[in-house]
Amino acid sequence: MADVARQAGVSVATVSKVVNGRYGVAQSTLDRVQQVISDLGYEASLGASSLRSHRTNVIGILVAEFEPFSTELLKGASSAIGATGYELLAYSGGARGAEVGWERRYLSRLGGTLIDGAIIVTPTVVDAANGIPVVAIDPHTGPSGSTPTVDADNFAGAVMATEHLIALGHRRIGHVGGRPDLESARLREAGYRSAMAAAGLPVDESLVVNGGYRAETAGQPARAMLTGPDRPTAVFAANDLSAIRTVEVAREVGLRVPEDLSVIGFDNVPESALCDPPLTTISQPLRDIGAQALRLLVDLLNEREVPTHLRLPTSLVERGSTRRLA
Amino acid sequence: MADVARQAGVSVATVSKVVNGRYGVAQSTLDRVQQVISDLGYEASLGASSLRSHRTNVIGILVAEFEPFSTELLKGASSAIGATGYELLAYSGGARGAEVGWERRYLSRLGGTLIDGAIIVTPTVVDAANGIPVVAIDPHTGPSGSTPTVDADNFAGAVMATEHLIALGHRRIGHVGGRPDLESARLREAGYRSAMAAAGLPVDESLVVNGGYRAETAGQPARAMLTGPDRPTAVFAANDLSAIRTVEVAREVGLRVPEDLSVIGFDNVPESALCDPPLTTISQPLRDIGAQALRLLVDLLNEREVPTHLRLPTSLVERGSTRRLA
DNA sequence: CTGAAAGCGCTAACAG
DNA sequence: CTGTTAGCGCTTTCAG
Repeated sequence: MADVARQAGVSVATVSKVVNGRYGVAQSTLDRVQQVISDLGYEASLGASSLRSHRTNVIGILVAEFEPFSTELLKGASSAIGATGYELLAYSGGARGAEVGWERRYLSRLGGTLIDGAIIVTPTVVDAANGIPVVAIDPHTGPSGSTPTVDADNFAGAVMATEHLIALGHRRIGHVGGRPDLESARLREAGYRSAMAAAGLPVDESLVVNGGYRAETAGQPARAMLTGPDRPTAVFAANDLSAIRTVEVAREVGLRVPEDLSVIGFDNVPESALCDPPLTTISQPLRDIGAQALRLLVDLLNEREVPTHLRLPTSLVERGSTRRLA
Repeated sequence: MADVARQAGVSVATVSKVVNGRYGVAQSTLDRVQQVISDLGYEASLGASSLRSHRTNVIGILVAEFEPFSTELLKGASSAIGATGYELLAYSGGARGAEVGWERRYLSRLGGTLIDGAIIVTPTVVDAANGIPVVAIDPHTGPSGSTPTVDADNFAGAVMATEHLIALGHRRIGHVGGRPDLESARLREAGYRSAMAAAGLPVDESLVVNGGYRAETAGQPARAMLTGPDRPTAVFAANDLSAIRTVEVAREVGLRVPEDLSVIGFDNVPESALCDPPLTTISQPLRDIGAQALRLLVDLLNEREVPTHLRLPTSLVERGSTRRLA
């Protein structure tokens, strides 16, 4: 900025006014400074300007990791940013995202200055006590407190998944659950149990295992379930990643999918359509969720009233991993 | 930080030393300060610290927009960040990403302070004259100058796509091109022409149109081609988005895909498998590209020697949108 | 209308 | 070992 000021023969203060479109600059000065700015390709440093002004027009999206789930949300938010005038800054702390409370750390790291507001994706805790407006997507504790929340209807989706398997004639239906400390996983298991009960089917507790939502953690429990004395004919996995892993395990133990075992997932991440066979799953409108969260946050930043909780519907996507019980 | 200092009974300078692990702090002081830090949940502001120290351990990924292409790269970079100790900051300027030279602006906005190095995705220009180390992915001008570049073999991929159609018996093969100002689009068209020539097939220039790489811009030219006097039996589209749009247009004008028209895309973004029919396409190893770019940048930051250009292979993915000419 | 000066939160000499 | 001081690049009073 000093360079610009020198070359335009003005002070940095004046350059700052031009850059920020403040009133009180003569037209001739304005033109001259703007010319120099474009000649030099000058752009204000986000770090420095935010430090002083506490307004950046940047919205942060804080994620533990860039994986299929969070990047779908990102696409949705990006498409909704349109003419809002905000820019998007997605942040992931690499290996540190594994630690509990990462969202609070990222928030204080970026929040004081760099970003005006934040969307936090599947945070473990949501204590709104951070200076800036925050919207949570699918928080682990469920919607609570004063932080607006966007999520999908996990319970209804799980009911839908289980009913689909039941409608195909399955009776022995297993469940590869998610992380039990997460609200979404609890709701999905509850939906499974509710649908089973509604159909008058008993739940064999040896067929309900903890898959931890990840491919690495789902393999062992899935194997145990599928090699047990009385294996299920169908499995509802709590998310697509563990469903895909379950299909792999089934194959490893000599079961064909869907001939010998039907598998249904949850989320409908793009990867679920790419595997073999393509996965039947429950679709969460991830892009919509991202877009809605962004709109909510923008409203919040404009000090408009916003709903405290948005719950979007899920739907069944039938592909090749489920079939009627022979 | 002032709060921490006060509560621990030390100066902010000492707190800074503790936070940054500098030598010269008594163990007792260190313990006390660290206790207060974790009590208060303090985390240094990225903006402020970077302003002063010019070292942040943050790598920036600069994209025009978060869409399927760039988010795949993001997943790759995220998976490669592992134990490097760096964090990832992906930046997109919303609507401003459409302007030419966006990458230079983002770079000066973030580069001076916030990020130690940057990966720029499909930049329009690559003038390495920005303070920080930069790696380019698929730059519009092709690899050039001193900026290390990672891309896929666009020419070979286009040859492969065209040969696939030829092998299926097609003779009248159209090409929905990308943006002619982009190197990748030029190479893909060149590959198409080369494969046609090698097979002794003439190129009907009315069958080579400019689709601009986007769904919105590809529709009209695709329609013109398909409703012309002597329509092609197969189309090679320069990327998946325009291929998908071409399939839609075909359907609108009464052509069935693949029965009446074969369509092949390029990129293999996840969306290409999700459409109906699933798209046959040329796969770019997008995640690999992202991961390699990150490794290159880390090497650069560690002042190691790096190759100036990494070209990754493409491959054919056969799905449902192409078939043998009846 | 313009510029001098103060200060955002932090780090880096340096002095004690 | 610890605190004082200066200043990163910018914005913001406020006086000229």
